[in-house]
Amino acid sequence: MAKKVSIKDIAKAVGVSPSLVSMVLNGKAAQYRIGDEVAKRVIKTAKEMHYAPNLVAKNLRSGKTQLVGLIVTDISNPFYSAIARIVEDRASEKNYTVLISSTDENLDNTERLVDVLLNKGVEGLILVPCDGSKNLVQRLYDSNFPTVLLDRHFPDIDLSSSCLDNKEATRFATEHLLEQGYKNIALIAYNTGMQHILDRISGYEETMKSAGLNAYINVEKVNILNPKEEINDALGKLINNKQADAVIFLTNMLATNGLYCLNEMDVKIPQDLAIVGFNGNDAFNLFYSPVTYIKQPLEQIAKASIDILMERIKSNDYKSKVFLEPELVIQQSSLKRA
Amino acid sequence: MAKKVSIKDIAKAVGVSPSLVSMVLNGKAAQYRIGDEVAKRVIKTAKEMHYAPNLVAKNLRSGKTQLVGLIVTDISNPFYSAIARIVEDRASEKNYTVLISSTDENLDNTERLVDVLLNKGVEGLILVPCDGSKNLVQRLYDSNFPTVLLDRHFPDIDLSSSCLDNKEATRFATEHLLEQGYKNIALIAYNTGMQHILDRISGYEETMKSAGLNAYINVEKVNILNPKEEINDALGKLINNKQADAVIFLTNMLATNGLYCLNEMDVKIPQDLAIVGFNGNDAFNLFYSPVTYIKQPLEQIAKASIDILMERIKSNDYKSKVFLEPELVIQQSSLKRA
DNA sequence: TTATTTTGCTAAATCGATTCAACAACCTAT
DNA sequence: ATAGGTTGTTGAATCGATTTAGCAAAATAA
Repeated sequence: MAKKVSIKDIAKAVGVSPSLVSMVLNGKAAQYRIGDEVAKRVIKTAKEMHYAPNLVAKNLRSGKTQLVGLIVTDISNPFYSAIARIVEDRASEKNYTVLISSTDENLDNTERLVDVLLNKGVEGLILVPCDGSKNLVQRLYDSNFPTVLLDRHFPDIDLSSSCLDNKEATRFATEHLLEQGYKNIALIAYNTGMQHILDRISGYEETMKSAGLNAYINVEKVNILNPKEEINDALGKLINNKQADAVIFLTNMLATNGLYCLNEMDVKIPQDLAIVGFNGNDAFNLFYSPVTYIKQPLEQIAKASIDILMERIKSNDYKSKVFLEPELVIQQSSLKRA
Repeated sequence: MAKKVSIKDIAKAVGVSPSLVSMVLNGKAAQYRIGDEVAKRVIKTAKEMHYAPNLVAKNLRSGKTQLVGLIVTDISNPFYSAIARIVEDRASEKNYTVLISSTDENLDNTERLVDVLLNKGVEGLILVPCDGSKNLVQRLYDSNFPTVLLDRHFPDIDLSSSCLDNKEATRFATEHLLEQGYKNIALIAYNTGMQHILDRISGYEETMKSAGLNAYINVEKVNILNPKEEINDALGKLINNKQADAVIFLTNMLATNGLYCLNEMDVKIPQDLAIVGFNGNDAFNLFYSPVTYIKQPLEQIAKASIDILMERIKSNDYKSKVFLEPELVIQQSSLKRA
């Protein structure tokens, strides 16, 4: 923690040239035919002087920064922070450092952050694209910059991605509710064009249709920026008109806020309404009627994203779109009514 | 996003020397008496060629990295990810980038991560010190490296820190429970020597003593690494022996796990037992008997940590230990029994 | 012995940007 | 006309590490 020791200092101390020191310390003594005697002295001295290479200089020389960017919508969202943890662990195993940024679902922020990170010299990017970012993603694709989309993807852009199989997710949930005898199953979704939400909606719709049931009227879409009030309205409508006997919430945030609303309305779960949430949390489990939810394979999604990125950084033409399988964790909130 | 344009490329394009380009692009045209004409052409060309400076080179030259480290116990813990978000936002306003790492409460990891981050050239460190890290912190202090402790501090090391006023926190909670008529108030704590836990314990003990009540026998300490089972045992003991009519959990994790246990034991809150938790979350609010909790001023704590660090990086002798005020959010779980 | 190869090491160039010293060219004063 | 000052620009050094070309000295071959 004192002033930094450089390769020159070691060279001076040992009485050799800086080049030789560099060669030895990079384990290339044999390759450059350095005498065993000298090599040993260099290593010993380096240790004694607590030498640590200046990574900035190393990076400048090599043109590599050992940096990757992770752009999520909000790192304080437990879903993304859990992913960040895994990505970070895995990246650091490979000697990479992760720069994390949050976009707040805002396109301008996203564009800015991509620029900032590229400027910082990241060698690759893991990106949760926000609504309206298709152009940006297309540009990223065109530029051939190593990029992996996380959690969300664009079906007609052939960029690597690591996402949940979203159709499957709501298919599982819908089938389960149908099995439990529910027929008027509603959906609380975001009012967005983002593919992952659209997929979740179609997983539901397709399942309803194959069961010969009408799905369409029951999809309630909520503004992504001011959801609380609108969730309340949507649920009120579904309850009061007795339109629905079950509701699937398409995100964790929608479900959690939904629970607050349902409590306030004094709706009994599952007697008055069965519910299925998205992404488990303690609140779901500790709710008086523990909430059935669609569980994302968090670890797999995170690992795939960073592994794909690492592979892509190594070989220019590597590409992989993966869709991981959800799991339905069945608890009381969606069970058959007594 | 194409191959990088360097200052040399611009120099060549304009027909001047790289030095001149550098001077102009750093806004030092006047200082170095560069001709207006040329300066304008340089700026125009730089824009046209989409010049972006190579930050690695800049950093090497300046010796500054514009990097700070944030070492927490676990970035996937919502408390720390919320803090990370705020620190990150604030740092990036000042053109700093935050490198985040997780120690898992492990000393070896902490030592390693400090080394890694120093190696990467961070200009300062925000650190959540784990149990047993006093030596490390002392070394950091002695080295005079810009460091701010977060969430936890050492009373006899005069290093900057940003923490909750932990004594006050449990004082509030204990006083509240006493007011509500509870007398046998127990504590579920970690079995640790860390100051923040000790402070929380003494806030409780002091309050109990001034009320003329015996506190000591009711502090149950749980192993930090395997808490679930031990929480269960501790609560079982307190309930079965009718030792306690109220429990304060000293961390969010203890409280959340406590709720699971109490549910399993079919203990009614607050009829059988009043409870107070630490750090709110949705589970507390959605619990059938919404949980009273000690709320930390997250934003203030986070802001103080990064602000202090920035100030310290600027001026070598700056130092500040702050203790932020907690707030007690009173809900049903701690109210007087009917 | 002379020629050739091997061994062990160093000097110099490089990565991209910054900054200081230096130097023309021109202008002004005496 | 000579000295001194201004203006506008460039070359070289530097940050710390890596790598290539090259050069002595020693070892081997002819």
